[in-house]
Formats: sequence, structure tokens, C-alpha cells
Amino acid sequence: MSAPSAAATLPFTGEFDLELTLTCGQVFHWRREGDAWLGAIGGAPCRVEQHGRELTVRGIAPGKAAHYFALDHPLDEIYASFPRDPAMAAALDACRGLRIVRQPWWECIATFITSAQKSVIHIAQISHMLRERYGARIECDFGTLHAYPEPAVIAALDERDLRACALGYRARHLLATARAVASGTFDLAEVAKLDDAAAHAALLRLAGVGPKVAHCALLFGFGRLTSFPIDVWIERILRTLYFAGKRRVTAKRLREFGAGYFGPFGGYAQQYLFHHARTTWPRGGRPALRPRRASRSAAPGAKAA
DNA sequence: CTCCAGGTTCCGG
DNA sequence: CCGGAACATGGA
Repeated sequence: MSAPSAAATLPFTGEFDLELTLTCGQVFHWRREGDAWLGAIGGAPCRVEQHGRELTVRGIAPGKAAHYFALDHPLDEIYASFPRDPAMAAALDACRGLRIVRQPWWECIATFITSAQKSVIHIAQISHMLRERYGARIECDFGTLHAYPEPAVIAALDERDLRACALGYRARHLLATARAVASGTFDLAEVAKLDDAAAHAALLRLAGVGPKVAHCALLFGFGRLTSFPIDVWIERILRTLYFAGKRRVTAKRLREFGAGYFGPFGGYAQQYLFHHARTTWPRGGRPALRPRRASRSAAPGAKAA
């Protein structure tokens, strides 16, 4: 029952960079096929393609795609809210058009539980393996996709099944959280009703969800754009660029700084800083002493409005 | 081989 | 509240 899907054009105001949005480390299952990107949005298939300001989607209702890609986020206002400092300016310059998408709650939480101490590419491998083995198959005219496995499906598995997906010690956490959600002991819809602080506190009750993963879930799943996840990269960035020379900067201090300095859209600022550093700093992490000047500065402006 | 990866949990000061 | 150790696995 896969009728050829019609292509729809998604209008958007401001800037949008599809590739950046899908490869910046907020979501891990999209795959490139030629000029297009294929991925499931919840249980719906999506094929999306961008050529400049022309954004076309197939397989899913245009409105749902627009919501997922957060084409309504006011990027101009968001950028204007960023602090004006050299590090932020460089990150913004490198990441214009990156949007924080609205991931389904469960798959966002589950994915970030599996992300602990894993590289971005490995997180993607785990996500694909879980989807292919246990997720619902989605047949469509541009191929076969896989939804993220429902809580009840994972809840019914054995821990060894999950370890076979390269989850390591995270298997126990994902299993326990899946069971809590599947049984109704933990209600994600209730979390969505809470304010940021209460929602964060509630998520901490889930196995494998600590402060960082809870912030990722709030930012990438629940649309709480102020959430400021602090991972190893952000910690390096803050210590190196914002607390240079200061010794014994406590984790608490970094949290407070991150939650305040970057403003009401701190989550956006965080993602821009994260992606910029991760793609320009050497692995293991310090900025190049002589930051390589952007050799070609023409590209970013070309597709921008 | 060693080091590191979008951390969390548990345990002693 | 803070610092350390254990926890799995694969890529660079």
C-alpha cells in the first residue's frame, strides 16, 4: 500500500540548512541518498531535499515535516538573542540555518540514553541497528525505512538482545527506562506539561538519564530551547573560551554560566558552539593555536536569504 | 596498543 | 557538594 507520494514544497522564512540540521549531532538516523535525505519522522516516511530556498518533501504531510524541522523557529530573533562575543560569533557564522528539530519524545530520550560516552557515528550505528531489528518497517515508494522501536517492544526484550546492538552497559539503562515508560509508571506526556526545571527533575528519575541527557531530551525532544546540555565538548569550550586562565572552575559554576549567559535560546547557542568546535577542533580538543581562516567564505551566504 | 567518545551511577570524604 | 572509579565498545 505504498502509493507514489506527491512532492510538496515547504515554505520557510529566514534561513535553513537541511544538511547541517541533520548532521550536527542532534539526531542520528537520517541517511543521504544523492541530493536527498531519507528518514522516519516518528512512524512516517520522509524524503527531503533542499536546493537553496527550495525545500521539497515526500511521504509525509507537509505540515508534519514543517513542524519536525521547526521551520517556525524565529531564527532572526534567536540569533539576535545570542551574546556578542568572538566564540559565539564564529559559531553562528559557521552554523547559520541549523535548526533544532522537534524529535518524538521517546526516541529522543532513548537515543540519548544510548549516547553516553559514544561518538556521534557510533550513536548512529546503534540507532540504525535498533531500528532495523526492532522498529516498525515503513515501506514507501522511495525505499524501506524503520521507525524507532516503541517502548513496549524494547521493554519485552532481554538485556542481551540490546547488548547485541553494541549498547554495552547502556543496555540496562535503556531496558529499565523502556519498561518504566511502557508500563505507564513514567508518563512522558506529563513531563511535557511541566515547566523546564520540573521537567528536568522528572526526567532524572529515568535510568540512564542524568543532567546532560535530560537537557538533550528537553532541547531536542520537548522543544525547551533554553536547555543547555553540558557534555565534554561544551565543557572544553566553556573552560577554554569563556574561562580562559581561570583555575578550579567548578561544574556548578559552568552550569550556572551556561544557563544564564547564553540567554533564552541557550540551547541553540549550545548546539552552534558544539557543532562548530566538534568540526573544527582536533579530536581530544583544543582550538587550533592559529585558527584556520575560512578559506572560502562564499558558500554560507549563497544559500542564505 | 593507547586514547577517546554528546555520561550515569555509586561510593567515600 | 565534590572527586574518583566502574561501566562496554569501536574508531582513530
